[in-house]
Amino acid sequence: MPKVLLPKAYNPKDVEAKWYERWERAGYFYADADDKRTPYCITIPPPNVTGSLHMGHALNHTIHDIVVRWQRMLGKNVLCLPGTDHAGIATQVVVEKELAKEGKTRHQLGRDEFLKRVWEWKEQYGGVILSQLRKLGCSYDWRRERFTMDDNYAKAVLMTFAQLASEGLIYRGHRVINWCPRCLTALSDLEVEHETHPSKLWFIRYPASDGSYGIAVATTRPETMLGDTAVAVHPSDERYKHLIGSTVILPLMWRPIPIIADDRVDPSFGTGAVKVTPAHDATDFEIGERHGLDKVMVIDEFGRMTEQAGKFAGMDRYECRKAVVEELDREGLLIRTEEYEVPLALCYRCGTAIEPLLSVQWFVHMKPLAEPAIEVIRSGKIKYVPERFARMTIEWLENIRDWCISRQIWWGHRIPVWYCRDCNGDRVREWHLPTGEVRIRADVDAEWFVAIEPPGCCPKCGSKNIIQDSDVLDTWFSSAIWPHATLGWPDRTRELDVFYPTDLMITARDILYLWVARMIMTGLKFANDIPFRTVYVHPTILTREGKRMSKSLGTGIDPLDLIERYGADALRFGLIIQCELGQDIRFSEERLDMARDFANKVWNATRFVLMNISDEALPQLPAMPELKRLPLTLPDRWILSRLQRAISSVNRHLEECEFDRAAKAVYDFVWDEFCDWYIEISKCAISGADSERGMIAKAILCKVLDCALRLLHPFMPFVTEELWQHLPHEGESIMVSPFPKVDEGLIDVEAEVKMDWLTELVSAIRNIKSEMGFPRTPCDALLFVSDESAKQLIEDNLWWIASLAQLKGIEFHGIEEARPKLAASIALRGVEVYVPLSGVVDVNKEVERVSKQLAKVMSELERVTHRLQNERFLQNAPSDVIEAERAREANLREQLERLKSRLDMLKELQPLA
RNA sequence: GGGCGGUUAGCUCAGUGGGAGAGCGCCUGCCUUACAAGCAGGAGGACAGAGGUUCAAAUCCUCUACCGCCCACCA
Repeated sequence: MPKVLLPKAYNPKDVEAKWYERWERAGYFYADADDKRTPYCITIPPPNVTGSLHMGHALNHTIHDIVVRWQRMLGKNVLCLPGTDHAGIATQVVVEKELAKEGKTRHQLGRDEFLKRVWEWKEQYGGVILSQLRKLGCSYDWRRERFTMDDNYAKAVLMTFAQLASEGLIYRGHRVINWCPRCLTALSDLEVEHETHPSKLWFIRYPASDGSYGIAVATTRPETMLGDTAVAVHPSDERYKHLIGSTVILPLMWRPIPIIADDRVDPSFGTGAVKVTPAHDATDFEIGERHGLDKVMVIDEFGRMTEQAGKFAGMDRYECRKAVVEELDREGLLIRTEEYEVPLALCYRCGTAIEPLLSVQWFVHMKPLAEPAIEVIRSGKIKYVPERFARMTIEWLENIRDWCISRQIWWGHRIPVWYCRDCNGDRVREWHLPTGEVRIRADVDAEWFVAIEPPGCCPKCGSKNIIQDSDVLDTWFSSAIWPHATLGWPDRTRELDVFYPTDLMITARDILYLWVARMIMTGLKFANDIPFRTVYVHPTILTREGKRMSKSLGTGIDPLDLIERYGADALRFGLIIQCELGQDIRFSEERLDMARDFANKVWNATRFVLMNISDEALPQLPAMPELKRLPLTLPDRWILSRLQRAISSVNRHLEECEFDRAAKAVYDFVWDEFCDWYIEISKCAISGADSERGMIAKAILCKVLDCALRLLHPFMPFVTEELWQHLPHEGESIMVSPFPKVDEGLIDVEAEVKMDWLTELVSAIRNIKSEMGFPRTPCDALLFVSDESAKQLIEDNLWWIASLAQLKGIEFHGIEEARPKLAASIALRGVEVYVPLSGVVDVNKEVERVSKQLAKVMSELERVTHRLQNERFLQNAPSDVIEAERAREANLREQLERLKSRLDMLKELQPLA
């Protein structure tokens, strides 16, 4: 092998782009539906086409790629299918802003022209995030990239709508929905965010029609009173019972409205009487339905007061609020105001206050879809990790409400519904907005028909005078079919046969209902099976202060910046090591330092190995299972055994989605065991006289490192590939090499126990030397051993112990022999070490050190003794625990005796010092 | 209002019935030919508070406080 000199420090920039390109070119990311190996499939949560990578994505896709690389190395036929979401409102807003720079509005362009612009924008700028995922190292099948507006996908969306409609699961409803006055569209309940906002509670008197006091109501939205059509009280409220059925006069509008009784009213809130505005409040709407009340719209789609608002017509809703309150005050009908925190509903896209508005919208009847979904979650057919999210989802599904799926925007899947104008007369009208936009307004009882391709005429009367609904579908309606639609549904494809149901859904918590639950419902309905077997809900990344990361608040961190500074491997590893099950992450950049240091550690461990094997012909390396037939030393047996433990631990944790633990297991093995001990010991073997021992050490260094790199590869793909390529290896890339499997035959408990004892011995000697201020040079030591086997073990391993503990000239003595006086000492189970003090070192210091140990041992002994004197402990504790306590007591007692006599001895010397 | 998390070393977090741990930071000594992004050694914690269960509690139960999240039609 040619001598290869790696640079002293790892530089991610030298390798990341290079390897990513080679992997992709080699086709390692691609899955083949005809591949006969066990399939493994994940469809990624499609990011918004307008999106760019944030920390949440970085974590989400680090997890994706770890799982995918791991599964691929396990020998499965792995498909990870990427793509983007057309993100209706978000994308439309982005393109409108672009237009605004040219001084244009989308209305000036018109619908078709605008949509052309959106597509142009998408082709040019969309999906930046996918290239950012490549920088992270994501090994996805880019040939299969999908977009929720692709032709095939769009067809699947419309088919879904058509089928639901044909089964009567889609209907048009006239009810109060969430309306965003800025986006000018309806929103579903899940697209609304709730906040509280300091405001007031206004108490208003509605005088009785007979001139008496009437009734007082409390409201947070006085402007809506203009549309009141009743006042409601609780039927059993004694205060108001006599008023039920009477009439009050609605102030400012001066029209009579009834006082009605309804259970919905909470007698303890405000005055116990509530004004009812059926057109502008969902609860009031229901009350109105029950009591046959008129629904008076006083606020329009723009948030302005309508003609129905009388003299307030044309005012903005907030302006009107002020005016109404002033007027009430002048009329003497404003009783008082209280400071009050009002719950506020906001548009999740633009933050504008939602206006509950009465309108005709499209809804999906959810109950029939939810029931099978509840069943598969409850039965465990779909598993949630952590499990508590299953309970939460079931609860949400059990209380599910119908889904408003129509949106009054342009960018999206246009609802495949047509109206015949001849059949409908003026039940179908054009609504001309001041912007110039024309929308179709069809009454709730208008006749409609579904047509996926533009129909030539009305199927009923044959008229060509037909018109398509102007609304588009909720973006989440199209993403709800993502797993099966991306695999080819509604066509019966090979992909669907092989890869559906998919294996894992890796997602953030905030789209559990918005997206995940809906995929389960549509998957069961249309693909006849669950969409995925397991839902893994990963943590949310918070700032160090525990606040949400947000671009607008300036608390976000750019993952690309972190890749630039630390490298992709370090970002991945630093994130994953913080990724505990069910526990949010307060992001700490120190973990990236840790990860970067680790990458460098692995780099240098490999440099060490390469330096030692490059200048000579290493004999043919035996395969891992054959290694144990060689004359192995104790450290050889130990590191092979510890490697098996690490392999087992990594695999087990990955299976359980305990990614942090899996990463930690590799980290600890590589750093604490392989580097800190085995490499150091191997130096002794290599430079020693025994050439066979050195040769075996080199072989083991190679084998163990190779395994460690493969174990680490899913976490740190780039650096492991680069290093693996420099080592002797089989195959063309580490990413298609087999993931390490445990070889039970290499687990060696005896070697582990012995090495534990010896490393403890070495550490104890180092402690003495460091604490006592010995020079770093090797010194003499006297070892008093309790038995022959202990002595033998130390002697057999002296070849490395001496070096690691910096000792020369070791004398063995029996445990009964006299100890030297002027020496520093330490006692372990079965051995006492004495390091003679030269004149330079301070005896007082040793007294101090021994006293400290003594104190520690004494307090511990006290606890143990106390426990062993406790009758009830002896009666109730399991015997192995008692046994262990007894052994511990004996050990501590022995140590105590030695430390005491040691201290006495030193104190005699003290005057000399 | 309902539900779910969390509170352990200066910081970020492991540890879920029997001897308090990691990384970073801090202190001491080392440029030991893999690595100063390193090596060796060390200091540092009444495990949020109160009660209970148990021979034994950071760990199980109850309550309280504080922080965070989700759901909900108290105007």
